[in-house]
Amino acid sequence: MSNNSEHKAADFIRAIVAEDRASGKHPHPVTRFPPEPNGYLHIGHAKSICLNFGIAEENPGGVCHLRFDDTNPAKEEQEYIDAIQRDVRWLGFDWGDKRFFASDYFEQLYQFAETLIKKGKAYVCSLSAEEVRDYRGTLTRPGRESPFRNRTVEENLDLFRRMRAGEFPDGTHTLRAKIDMASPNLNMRDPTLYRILRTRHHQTGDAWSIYPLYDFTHCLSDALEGITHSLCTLEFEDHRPLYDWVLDLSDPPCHPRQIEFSRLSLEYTVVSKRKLIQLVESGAVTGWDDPRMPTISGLRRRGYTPRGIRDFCRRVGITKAPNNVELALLENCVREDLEQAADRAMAVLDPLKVVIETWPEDQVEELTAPVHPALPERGVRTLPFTREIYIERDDFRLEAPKKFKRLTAGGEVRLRNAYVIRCKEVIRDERGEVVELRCSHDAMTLNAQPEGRKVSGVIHWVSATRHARAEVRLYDKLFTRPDPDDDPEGGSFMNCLNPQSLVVLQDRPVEEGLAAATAERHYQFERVGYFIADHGDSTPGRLVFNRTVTLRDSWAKLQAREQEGEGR
RNA sequence: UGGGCCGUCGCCAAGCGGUAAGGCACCGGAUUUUGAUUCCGGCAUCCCCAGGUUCGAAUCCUGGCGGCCCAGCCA
Repeated sequence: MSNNSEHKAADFIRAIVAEDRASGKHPHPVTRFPPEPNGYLHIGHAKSICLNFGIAEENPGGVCHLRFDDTNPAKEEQEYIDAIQRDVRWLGFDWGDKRFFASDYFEQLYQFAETLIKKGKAYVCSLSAEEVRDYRGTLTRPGRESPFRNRTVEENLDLFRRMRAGEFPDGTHTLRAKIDMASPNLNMRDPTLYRILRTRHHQTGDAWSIYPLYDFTHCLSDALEGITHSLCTLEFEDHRPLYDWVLDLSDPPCHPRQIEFSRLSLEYTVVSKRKLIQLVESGAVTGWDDPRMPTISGLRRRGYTPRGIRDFCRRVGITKAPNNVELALLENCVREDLEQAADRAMAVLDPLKVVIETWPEDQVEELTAPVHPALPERGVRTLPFTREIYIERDDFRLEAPKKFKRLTAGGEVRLRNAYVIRCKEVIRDERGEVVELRCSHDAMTLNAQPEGRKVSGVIHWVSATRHARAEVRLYDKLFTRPDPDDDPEGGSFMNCLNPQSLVVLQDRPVEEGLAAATAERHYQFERVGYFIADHGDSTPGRLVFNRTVTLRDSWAKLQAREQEGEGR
């Protein structure tokens, strides 16, 4: 927190919280993050987590509860509860002992419901689901009142108690609020409060055969927990009148204020649990934590960092305007964090063999290179330099295009952290493919500029005889369109899956020291990108690196531009 | 078409009647044993449009236009 008390709140919600603190209305804000355990958390949840936990952290005495909104046992699972907790912690937030379940309140909720019935504000409706839909009316036409709307309090109480006792099959009755079937807000047309669902609940077991719905549960749970600011996304704006209606009639301990903000939408990804489930279940990805998934655990496995994600959430802001964010912003946030955080290493993804004829056959020189060139305190690593090495195929050209400053036939280039070499001979196979380069080295160029000439190109390399091998997984966007839902043929987002979203490279030579890479360690493969040792599959004996994001590449950009120019 | 919400640079976003912050992207240019990083510079006479109020409007009023959300016994 800034020490400047004059500083402005970062967004309109923080401004409200600050006002409420200043006025003494709420000296200590209490927020909550209320996921339903029916899927994994995604980047959109991260925005909400950062908001809710952020407000608690920024305000003295503030707290943020983790509350599982577990009112639909049919879709919820313990696995999701575990994953959600893991992800929130990993992001760097702590709910202390403030972990709750809406199901903790089932008994109290039930009592509130009976109170509503006694006040004549709720009734048991015996219409079928289809009939309810029919009676609800449409956007432009008012609904009709249920024929069961005027049951007596006694009858309602009796029926509701018998619903609880499990006397009726699923779907035969519901408890509905008695509000206004003609309301222009469909949520106010006698919304359902309870349904019969004789399903085992992951927390309460077989204790209940009726379960409350969101609109009844959420506001009361907030109130029971003493939440001061109940923050949610814009689609719940229409539910606010109902949120307030329930609380006004229930005489709860307090009346939290619901405030809505726009949900995040990110280019080239989908952020909806329904769609993420579809990706998982269809096998389009390997699971919820597939590195291509926008889930927290997917991002984690991809190599994104908690800091990077939190920074992203901060930069994206909190407003009510559509929050359509470019992927470049997220990528910038990881790069910015990893630039500092990641150790440097060299790896050759598409090897071309180079024989340094001026280097003795069996000589090995242990060169040293910084772990991080800008941070000498991070120490050094050693690189065995040998007669045969690999360089990146793309770093050599028979004929140099304009502004090319890597290796060419007859040309010179600097090997990163080593010597300047000159290409003396190009060996090609019968198809004309370059298979090997014969070079000489300049022994005077270790940590020194060459005499009388300038060599500006620098390329990375790995010893051909002293290296480790690794599987390298190159990840890219999961979808080919910025908005996967915007299919020109009106089809599903599943139609624009990117076939190149994962390219697996087997058995690539990487710097020897990488053999010690432990799971989840971040590296920058110099000149290539940021990578992480996969926490599921990488072991010291079998290295697997996931590409988090490439380095910025102005050379590729230049080339693309020139190609486009030629195409015209 | 009923209701709710939104509309400031390519994207996000400050701004709250006194004459358009910032970030990302983009475009230069410097430094560089990562074409990375870093640095320096450029990038909205204009705020969806049209009227009006005012000495003065992105900010107030009126009327349009455009976008998003809502008809689960999901959350």
